[in-house]
Amino acid sequence: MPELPEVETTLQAIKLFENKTLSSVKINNPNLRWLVDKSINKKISNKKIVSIFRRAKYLIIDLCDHYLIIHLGMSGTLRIMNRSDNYFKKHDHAEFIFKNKKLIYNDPRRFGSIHITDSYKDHFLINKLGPEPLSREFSGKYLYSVIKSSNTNIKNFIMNQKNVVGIGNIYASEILFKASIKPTRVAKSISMHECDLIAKYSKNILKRAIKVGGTTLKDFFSAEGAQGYFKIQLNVYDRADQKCKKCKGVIEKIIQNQRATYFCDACQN
DNA sequence: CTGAGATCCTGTCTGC
DNA sequence: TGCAGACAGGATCTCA
Repeated sequence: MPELPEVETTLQAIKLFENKTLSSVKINNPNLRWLVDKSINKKISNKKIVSIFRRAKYLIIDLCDHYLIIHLGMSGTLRIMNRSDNYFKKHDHAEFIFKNKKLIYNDPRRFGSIHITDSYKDHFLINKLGPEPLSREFSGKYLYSVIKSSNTNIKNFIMNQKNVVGIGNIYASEILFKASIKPTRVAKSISMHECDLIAKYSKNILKRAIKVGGTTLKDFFSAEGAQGYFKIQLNVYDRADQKCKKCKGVIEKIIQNQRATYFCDACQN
């Protein structure tokens, strides 16, 4: 489901569990993308949460001597409930229970995962990730240095989490539209100036999306279930055959690496 | 090593 | 309305 802004929005909502003690963990269905460690409850129940943060699209919960890593996959959500609430939704696979509240992991497609580890930085999901798009490290200069040796198309390149994290299928199309770069271009043909544009608009678009509550998604809701979240204005994604907002062109939809790509053939070069 | 395609899974929407 | 088929926000894996 979520790209970086949606994960960031979820993070902000669940930060209220910082400095709280996790009473217990209940796994209703361990068959996620990876099997959930059977000893998870033993390892982290009655532990105090030191901090909660985000790396790429992963939420990381620091429990002092263990880290909980949560990925929402394509369809995962977290929601906060009162501990006494006893209604369930289909696909509520895990429950993190606190004194007064509980945090529920729901994921229909089960492409997400929950891991427990001693050292998150060494974890196989984390240790090969590229730079954060909103960090100083992610610049046109950095991009240009890694892009030169890549023969894949530029859209696939910026979605590859080894090159830069957090950019998913929606924002990849949006970023390339803003940068006026055709998504089918071979990565190594991208110029230094174009790398600057990609870096600039990645930051710009992701920041704006975070500001409005991080939702491009039809079924995305904040962990508090709060209303009033605005949809970010999409320029190309899901706008096939509609008018380009920049020029008089028409938005096209193509399939790249089995994913839908949207772009304007007239103003993206 | 790289890059392309298949794959995991359920829900929703479209067209016949 | 029923049902088959396409498609969906991710990312790993398998194979050439």
